[in-house]
Amino acid sequence: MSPQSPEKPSLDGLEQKWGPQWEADRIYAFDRSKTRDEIFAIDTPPPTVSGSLHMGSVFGYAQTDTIARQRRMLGLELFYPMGWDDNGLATERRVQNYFGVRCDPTLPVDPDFAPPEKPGDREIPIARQSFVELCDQLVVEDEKKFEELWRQLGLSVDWSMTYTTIGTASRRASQRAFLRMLGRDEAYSAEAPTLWDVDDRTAVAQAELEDRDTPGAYHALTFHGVDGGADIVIETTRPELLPACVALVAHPDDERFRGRFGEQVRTPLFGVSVPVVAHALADPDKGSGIAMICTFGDTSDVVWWRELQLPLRNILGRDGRLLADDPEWGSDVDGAASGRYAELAGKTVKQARKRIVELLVESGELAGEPKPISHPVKFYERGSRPLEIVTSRQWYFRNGGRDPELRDTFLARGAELQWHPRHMRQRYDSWVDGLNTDWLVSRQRFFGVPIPVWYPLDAQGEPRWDAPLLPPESDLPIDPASDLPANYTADQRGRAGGFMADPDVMDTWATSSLTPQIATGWGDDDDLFSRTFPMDLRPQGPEIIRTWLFDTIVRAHFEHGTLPWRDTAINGWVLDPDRKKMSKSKGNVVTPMPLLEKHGSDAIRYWAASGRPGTDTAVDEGQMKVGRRLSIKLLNVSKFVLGVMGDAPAGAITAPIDRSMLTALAATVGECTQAFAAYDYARALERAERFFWDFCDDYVELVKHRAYADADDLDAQSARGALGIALSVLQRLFAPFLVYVTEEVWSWWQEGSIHRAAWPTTGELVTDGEPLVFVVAADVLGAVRKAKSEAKVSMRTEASSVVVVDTTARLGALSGAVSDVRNAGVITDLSTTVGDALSVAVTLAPTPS
RNA sequence: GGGCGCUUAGCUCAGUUGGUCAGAGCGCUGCGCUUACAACGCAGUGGUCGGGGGUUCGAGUCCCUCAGCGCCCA
Repeated sequence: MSPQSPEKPSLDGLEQKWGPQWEADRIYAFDRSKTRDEIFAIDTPPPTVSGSLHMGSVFGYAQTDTIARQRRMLGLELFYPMGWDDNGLATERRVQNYFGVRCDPTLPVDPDFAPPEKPGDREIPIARQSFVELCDQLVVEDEKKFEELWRQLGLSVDWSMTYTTIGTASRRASQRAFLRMLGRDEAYSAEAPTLWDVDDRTAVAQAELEDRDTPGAYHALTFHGVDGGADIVIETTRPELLPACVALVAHPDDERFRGRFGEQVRTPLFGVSVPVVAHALADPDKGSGIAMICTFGDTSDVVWWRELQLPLRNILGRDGRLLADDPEWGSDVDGAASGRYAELAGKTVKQARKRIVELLVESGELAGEPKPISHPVKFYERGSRPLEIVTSRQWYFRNGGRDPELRDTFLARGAELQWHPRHMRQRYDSWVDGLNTDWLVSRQRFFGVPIPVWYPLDAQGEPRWDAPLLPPESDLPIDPASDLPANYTADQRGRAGGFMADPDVMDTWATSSLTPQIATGWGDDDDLFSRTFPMDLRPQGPEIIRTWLFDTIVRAHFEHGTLPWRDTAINGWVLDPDRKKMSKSKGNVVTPMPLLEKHGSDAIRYWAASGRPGTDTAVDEGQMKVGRRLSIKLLNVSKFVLGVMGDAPAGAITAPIDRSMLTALAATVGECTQAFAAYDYARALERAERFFWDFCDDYVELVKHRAYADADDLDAQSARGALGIALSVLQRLFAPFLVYVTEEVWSWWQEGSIHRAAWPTTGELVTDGEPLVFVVAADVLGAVRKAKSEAKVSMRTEASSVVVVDTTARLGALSGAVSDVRNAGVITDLSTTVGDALSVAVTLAPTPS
């Protein structure tokens, strides 16, 4: 085909021109007739659908896409679907804020309900079904916007394979995996103390915790000795939990309390008798060295309670308020306890603390003033109030948190996975090492995958937790709240002798940890599954190694006995332009669309691909401008080369400098290929770019004159041949990065999409050229330019005489390019002298003034 | 408290296995409209490679130590 380049090439409009074209030509469509070894399968992280994507997502996804595109050009068939993580609390919160509503599952459905135009001051309580409908409605809109952004960014995913984590296939897979784990005893339910978010009213898992330094105060409380024992003063930051106190605890080696272990003391205000016990977890340096154990103030309390087999004295409800009814006080109360407690019942933790401190002051049992401190307190990572601990029935998946052998198994799985960069594995190991509970997967929420079980109710109407009723896999997905267990009728729901549904949904991670299975059609499409699972690559951010990556390994290990993928590529953080970590709370989040519009998609991709694997990178418009400039340069040099080539014949590549340049390019191709194989897209880009500028600045300038010569001139044919090959290779080297501009320049002279063209190989180049020819010619040309620049004259100024001093070898190389150098430097007389190192003496012709 | 990563030109960063490795881009300065490119090109300026010690013929590159920054875990 005869080259056709536009008169004035431009980057404007390339996204609108090529995006639809790719879609129409199905350039990125997955061909499912391929076999496993011909396929490269990427487990793309489904972004959380909660309003907007930020530059961090753009960064990581663009990097992954460069790898995907390079693999595709290598001839692999890409299995590269996109998913949306729309199930879960993030969506519920967005719906609450967006519509100004709140889910109240006790309400009946109002068929006339319509959400307000604008959220009002007070959230409107609505039925569960209406709430879920709003969730379904909003995520569809959000997902549309997300897809638009990804398309504009030029991600080469096959959009026909998109899945969502709340979708039917996901619910089916999630419930099927749950039932199978239950059958293998990898899932279980238990009544246990659980970290609890009082605002969202749901249990939370270890992976969702974060410690925050929080102001508090030590309150010194006086406990009274009995049978003549001395008083003991303890210090606590949570005096409101005094009614839940079940013991005092000190370190077994602590001399101060050694004699008191086993003794009983009476609590202040309530007069409840509790023992003094010893446990190594008690810190002698904290407070007064002795602490009260309450059920439950923190996770230490849970450990003490369990290991020392203490009684349960619950006072905290799921709403974060003190329970209406008295706890079990034990046997020997003086009668005051109940009366005191009545005053506190129903108060929030904060209110109760205030009141109990007042009471302690009145009774004289508060020793001294409270001492303000700052200490780490556990929060739900999305929460605003400290977590409490309540006792409740929850579902767990085993993950090694309570089983050292299983933990070792998962450490071994982590070692089996190929990490890029390698050191990211440390984060996995330290997380698995630090696990101390199984994975809590049930959530007392609404928009999620329901736990697919029912429980029979006994004659008293009490559920039989140990004998859940299970649906057959062929019925999945089910909603136990509306579907029926086998052999029961609808009117038996909630009745003694009947059944009840498990009220909970699964945590989002319990479903999104199955994305390799969901995307590959596990259980639904055996043929697809056999061609794509286990997958090749999991790209993702560093912050979700402990959750998503680990959880996914757990699920694949249990269900398939394999890793879910062979490699993982962990991207870095995106920092704001001032190199601060971006976060919504700081308000320094940069939104991508304006930058995409301003600099163009290729420029944004260039910026992202400049960030090395696993390395934190700042949003840098300067870098985006560099990418844009590179794109423009590619347009211009393509136009030039194609213009020179025209319809003139390109012949055998014989000129030494032409062979030299192509040999250097072959080395670059080798480096780029190797870098990509190691998932180092950034190095590949850097190497290609470095060669490209040398090519433009030096090679093209050097051979320009020769290439314009007559059609039948053999030297001209050599130059045109080399230019054509180099251009083709360079366009393809940049194709994974600058997806729009490379497609544009490719279309000027080639058939088909560059994104389905073959990745360049050294085999199509020249590898036996003399590398020095191009190098020395460029050095001499540079020296001449420098002389002209220093003389402040135009580059067209004639150099009447140039004397090059250099080594024999380098001068020998130069002899193969003398006429090109003379033409490019406008040199009349070029002579050489052998010497130790390069020096160039330039005599300029007088400039006419 | 433990672990990991980082500290190279004013700024952002490259520097595989120790031997032209002291680099690139941006910025800044100068020159230039040359048959691809003036929202551009060419050229120049610029650093005792965080401090100290050690191994070596030779160390941004390996070891030790100190300091600062970031992240993860407790």
